[in-house]
Amino acid sequence: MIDTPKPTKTELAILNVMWRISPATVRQIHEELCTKTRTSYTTTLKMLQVMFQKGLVNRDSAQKAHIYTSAFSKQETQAQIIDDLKTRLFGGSISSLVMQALGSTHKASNEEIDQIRDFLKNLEK
Amino acid sequence: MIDTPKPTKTELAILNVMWRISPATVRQIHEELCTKTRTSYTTTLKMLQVMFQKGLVNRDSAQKAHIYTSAFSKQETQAQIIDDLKTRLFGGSISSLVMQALGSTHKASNEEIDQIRDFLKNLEK
DNA sequence: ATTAACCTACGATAAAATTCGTTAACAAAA
DNA sequence: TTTTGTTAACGAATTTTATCGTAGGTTAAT
Repeated sequence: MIDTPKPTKTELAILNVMWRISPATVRQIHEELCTKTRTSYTTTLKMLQVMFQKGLVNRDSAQKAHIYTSAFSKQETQAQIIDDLKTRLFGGSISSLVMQALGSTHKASNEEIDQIRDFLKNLEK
Repeated sequence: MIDTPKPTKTELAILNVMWRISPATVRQIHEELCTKTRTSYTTTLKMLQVMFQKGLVNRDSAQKAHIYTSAFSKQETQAQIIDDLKTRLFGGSISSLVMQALGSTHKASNEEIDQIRDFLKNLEK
């Protein structure tokens, strides 16, 4: 929890794939990634190697084709990035962030609003 | 609204100063910035020049010491970045983002929760 | 055994972001 | 007038991020 490195834009794209299909090989991750962004296999490979260096992903190199897993869950990463955003852009106020997120620009549906209201109910207990 | 360039980490630090004290000269911005991060005057100047190029700030060069103002309000920028985060990390779901923000990690106070509940009330109308 | 398919590793390159020294212009003070 | 201080501009160097070609190795097919 202390020191979760913040993924870059491209790293995040890869993590989004991994949260769906990992553990996975580079090939598998790359196939999924290609459906969204055109990129070469070696780029994906290199990214994963760098991410491994950073501790963003784990890998099992027992087999020829290494198996990668994300080191942090989607939730952990979401929490970490929200927290960073909170301090850097919202003066440390989470309610300010939430209200901006609920503002007119983003158009939360009534359904979503109800969902949040329920969530608040549980939170106060 | 279409094409608001996303500020980088350092640019955001500068914008945070400007939202407080702009319109301001480079000197003034730099003084404020220095209280937080140690950096040289020419770095601040260069950053502002680059940001001007990108359209992130406006400037009035009528006087010797140019006067800079941020091109986008804090709210606009907050909205833009939240929106980006929503699509890139929360599958486009704003409620998912909000609930993560309200989660245990961030510890919204009861006061903040009430504030948000009021906000929701007004939103549904 | 030769070829083809697939893998990692490595390093070169490019692009973007950041830092800062040097220069030249100008104005105010000595 | 000479010096001192303040400024913008420019470009160089650095760091971070991203892309990809090439090389070398292993396995499977021909």
